Amino acid sequence: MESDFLIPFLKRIQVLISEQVRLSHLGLENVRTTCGADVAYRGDVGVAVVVCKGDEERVSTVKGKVGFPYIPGYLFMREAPIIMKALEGVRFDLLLVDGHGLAHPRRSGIATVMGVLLKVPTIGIAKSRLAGEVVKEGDREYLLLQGERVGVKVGRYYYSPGNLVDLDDVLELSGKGYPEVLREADRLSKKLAKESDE
DNA sequence: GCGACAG
DNA sequence: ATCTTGTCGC
Repeated sequence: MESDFLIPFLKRIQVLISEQVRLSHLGLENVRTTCGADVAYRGDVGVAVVVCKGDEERVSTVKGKVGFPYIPGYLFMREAPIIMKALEGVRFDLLLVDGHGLAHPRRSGIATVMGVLLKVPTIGIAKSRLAGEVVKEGDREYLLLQGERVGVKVGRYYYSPGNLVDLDDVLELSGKGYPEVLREADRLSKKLAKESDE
């Protein structure tokens, strides 16, 4: 499909990024504004939507041709560019991304990549598993990767730290149900993608 | 080689 | 993710 040198190259970028992650405690009580980002498609045209709630409420949208295919493990190459464009000028304390954070083969999911590149707190929330094993511990299910807890599964969703947050922040967020900002970003992006050619 | 595989 | 109607079930 792709060249034989692109994937190895991207792998190195991911390893480098994962080494820059800081798992510090954010404390959701200090979060004034939370944003959720998602992307919907119409062929090769993507529509990125960022929905923010809290002190600063706003919606940002960017539509454009996406020049990279979806390759498991490399989602950031397809969606991070257009999402980051939609984030320009947007202020927030926490960014929620549709996809994984540390729960990735190289601890470098899209939430982690964006968190490190933008130097902002991020948490990844995915609808299915990519890496790690689900292990029950008491009343909850954790995602274990290389013997380390890299996330938690609540209902059909997987939550994992992206950057500048810790597992406690993720556990607290996961206990509040699927984030409204993500639900709205998902709904609006799909709506705009569908209308983009009708 | 075989199975797995975010959106 | 997207292509797609109705239908089974809580």
